[in-house]
Amino acid sequence: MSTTKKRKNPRGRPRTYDREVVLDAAMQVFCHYGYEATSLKQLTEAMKMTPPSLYAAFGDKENLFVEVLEYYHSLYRHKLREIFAQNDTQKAFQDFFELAEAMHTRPENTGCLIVNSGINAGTEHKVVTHKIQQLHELNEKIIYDRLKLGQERGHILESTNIRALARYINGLIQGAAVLARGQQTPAAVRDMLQEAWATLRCFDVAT
Amino acid sequence: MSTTKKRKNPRGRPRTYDREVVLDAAMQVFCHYGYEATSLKQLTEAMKMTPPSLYAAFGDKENLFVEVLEYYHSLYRHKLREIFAQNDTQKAFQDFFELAEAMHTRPENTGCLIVNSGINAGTEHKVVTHKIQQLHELNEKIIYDRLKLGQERGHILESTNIRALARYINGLIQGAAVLARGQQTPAAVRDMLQEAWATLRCFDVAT
DNA sequence: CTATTTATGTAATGAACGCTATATAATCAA
DNA sequence: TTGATTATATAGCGTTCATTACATAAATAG
Repeated sequence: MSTTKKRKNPRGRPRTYDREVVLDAAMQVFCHYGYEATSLKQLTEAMKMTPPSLYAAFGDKENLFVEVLEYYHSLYRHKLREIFAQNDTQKAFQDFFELAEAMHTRPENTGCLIVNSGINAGTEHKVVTHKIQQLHELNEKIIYDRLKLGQERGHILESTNIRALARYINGLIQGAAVLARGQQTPAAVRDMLQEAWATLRCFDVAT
Repeated sequence: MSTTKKRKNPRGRPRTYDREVVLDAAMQVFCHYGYEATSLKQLTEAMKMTPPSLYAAFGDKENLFVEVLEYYHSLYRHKLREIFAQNDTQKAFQDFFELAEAMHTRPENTGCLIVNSGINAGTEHKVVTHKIQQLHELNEKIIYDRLKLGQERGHILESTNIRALARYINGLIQGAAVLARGQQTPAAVRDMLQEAWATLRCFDVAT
């Protein structure tokens, strides 16, 4: 057990930044410009750190990006956990679709980091590729687990193939992100997601 | 009318490359690495052109990418035109879904250029942003037009909101591209698209 | 206080980037 | 053959890239 304990009073000069704050700043830059197109200059300015501090804290650009991906997804999972915690399965997924809609139509939201900045970061960066693959699978799993629970509770038709359904829902959300990124109108994204929601027939169990 | 006529015997030294061949080569590189991550060195090597020839022919990297986007989408439209030409509307869309599946599961196919390489090219390149926006809208329109035709022929329920349906189908395909790019298994992509196809209820008119 | 440890700030590194100046080669018009 | 025109080839332009040496500052431990 290599428990990485945090000392209350570490030896040297204390850092002047908060790790979460600078990760958040980096996330926004990466999300806007993409992995490749984001320069260290942009990052150091947004994070208000000098290059040596950045490299001491995160290793290099690639590793920083991986940590940003993890941070982003942990924020996303936190919201999802609340939504999926409610008993009503149909309401849970309705809220989930609404979250997706909000993420990709409201101007103050920057869309999905993984789609926006990750889609091409991978090809030559194995660590990034692997992380993105992981997050996609995790996303599918979270959806699957909630569907499974709903099915066990009798909220979802027994006949439903929930594995395929989870993959479908997961893919849908990625598609909405692409449309939003491709400058499609909020109405187009809304239409797409609402149409998807309307065609979902798995909840026709007892209504 | 400035009709750009092609002279049979142009004045100067003849070019040694075929425009379509080099566009195809550039397309593959852009599709694999993305716009930002593709270097001029990679392009000149793949296209077998020296930098001055490339710049004389295409202007600059940004404009080359726009022409590659147009070339890619014209190839895609050509396949789509054949598929959508058949009378049976349901069969047309089934083939369309199968085309999408093939594009994102077969290893010899490189996926969707617009999603793969375009998603982040835009933010700082207005011309590229605009072109990608255009192609997304065109894609939606092509799907819409075929749905409209099907509805007029009585193949699709009168009650169907075909505008929303077109946006939904268009978004779906983009989502499949993201999954494929995110190293998801072909089975996951297949599941997603087949589930989407299975839940489509608009064809329940006379079967 | 001194030594040790850790973080910061300045400035610069070699490499790669997109792009082009210049010279040469190959065609047509006269 | 000469001149005009267009494409190719070499070589290198200035800039920016991610990254790091080096010196300094700020904390704790003894």
